[in-house]
Amino acid sequence: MTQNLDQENNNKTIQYPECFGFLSNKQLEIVNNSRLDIFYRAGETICKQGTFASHILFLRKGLAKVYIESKDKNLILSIAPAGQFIGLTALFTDSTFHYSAAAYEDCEVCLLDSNMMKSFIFKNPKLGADIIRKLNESTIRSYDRIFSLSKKNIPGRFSDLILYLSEKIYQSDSFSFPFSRKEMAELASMSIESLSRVIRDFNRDGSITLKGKNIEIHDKDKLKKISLNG
Amino acid sequence: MTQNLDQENNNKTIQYPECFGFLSNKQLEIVNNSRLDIFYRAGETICKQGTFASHILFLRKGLAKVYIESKDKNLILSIAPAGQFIGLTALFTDSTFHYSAAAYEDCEVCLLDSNMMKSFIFKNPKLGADIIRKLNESTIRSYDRIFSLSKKNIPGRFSDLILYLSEKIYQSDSFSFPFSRKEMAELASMSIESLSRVIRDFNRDGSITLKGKNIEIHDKDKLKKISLNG
DNA sequence: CGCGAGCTTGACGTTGTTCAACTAGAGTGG
DNA sequence: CCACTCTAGTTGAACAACGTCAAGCTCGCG
Repeated sequence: MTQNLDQENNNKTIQYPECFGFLSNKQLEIVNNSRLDIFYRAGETICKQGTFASHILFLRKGLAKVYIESKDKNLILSIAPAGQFIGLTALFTDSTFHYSAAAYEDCEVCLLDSNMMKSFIFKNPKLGADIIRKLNESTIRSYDRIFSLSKKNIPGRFSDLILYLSEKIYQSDSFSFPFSRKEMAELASMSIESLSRVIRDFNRDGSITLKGKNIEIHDKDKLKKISLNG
Repeated sequence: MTQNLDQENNNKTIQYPECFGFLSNKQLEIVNNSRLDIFYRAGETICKQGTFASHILFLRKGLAKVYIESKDKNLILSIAPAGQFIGLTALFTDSTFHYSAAAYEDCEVCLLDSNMMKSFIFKNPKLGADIIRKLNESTIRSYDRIFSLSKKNIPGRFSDLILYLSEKIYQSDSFSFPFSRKEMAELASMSIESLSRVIRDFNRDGSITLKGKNIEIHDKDKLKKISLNG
């Protein structure tokens, strides 16, 4: 049961966003008194695109997907591990969620009142600066994604996905993931069948061993090379 | 000379970012004393991906492209009209430019010291909030782009580009643009030949008239419909 | 043992790129 | 003013990449 082991590795609970270290004791008290902790089972919807974002979400535990819904097609924007905010794009814009989020695994989510967050940013520029940093980092990742999508073909996109999971989400060369082939395919923007074929090819040439929902990366340099030249 | 007329429309010079309205008189004085105004001719590079971002750029006049360079392939991230910041992603991250920018038309750029900007954000939370707003809006546009790239085929991507230019850049249904077919193709992430064909088709069915570097949109609803269903 | 969902595989069709030929227009020199 | 050239743009045909369809497989579960 590697899967359970790995999931336990990710099962640590994160009390607060690290940037709340910039808050005063009094502000932390406000957070403690007003915050709502909600538990979501795997598969449940955490927030819904287009609805009013009365709260910003902080993922204390679990793994979620952030995705855009449109008519028939869904686009998975990113995978949110514990410790990440969800819904920051609602801040100082139109106060709605610009994406939906759903739990991959059981999740513990801390709801932080949007107006409270705004007022903290006004009173506490360090917090604002840190949020700017977060937004910028996510923007930079978006740019990578745009590049990947528009310039790389299937092996390159698949490599990008594997490297992203390995480096950003699981911090390991060997991990188990909770998503189906369908969701993996969406993550790499390809059909389920193409995903299946690229997995087969990569298995064959020995750069990875991916069976079921477990993966071991054997030749990361090769993946990086494939990622580079498309 | 429609081209000249349209370019004159866009030729207004913007003194300061509107968010500098949040600065105190003293801070504005600091800006005035330290700022550098640089003039770039069409085609010149304004900032170079990977270099140290000692300054954040504010485009006071002209039109620029923001793009990512990689080995052989370039990706145009966005078109920056007068009034836009360039290089905000360097703030509170690794202080380097994450993209290059080049002038499409002659440009007037105001160089704002990064450390000054940071200190203003610390002292002036409203400025920080406004920058968060800007970053969020650009993030939302990135998401649209990712969706467009991963879910839409050529007519849809072309429609998206035309609508983007019409609504976000030129605010008109009839405008002239300074970029070549090659750059248009990059903007819509397709080959030059595919672009040529989709232009021919759209011209034929009457939804637009695009000749040379001038375009008139006749049936915006049709473009929106094509954009929607890919 | 049989069922069904998720996954895999091959055959085929569609979409879009590449290659190559061609055209139009702008600049150049005689 | 006319050939010449050069570049940007267009067009058609071949080809590659990828998605779709349909069939078969696997494995957990009743």
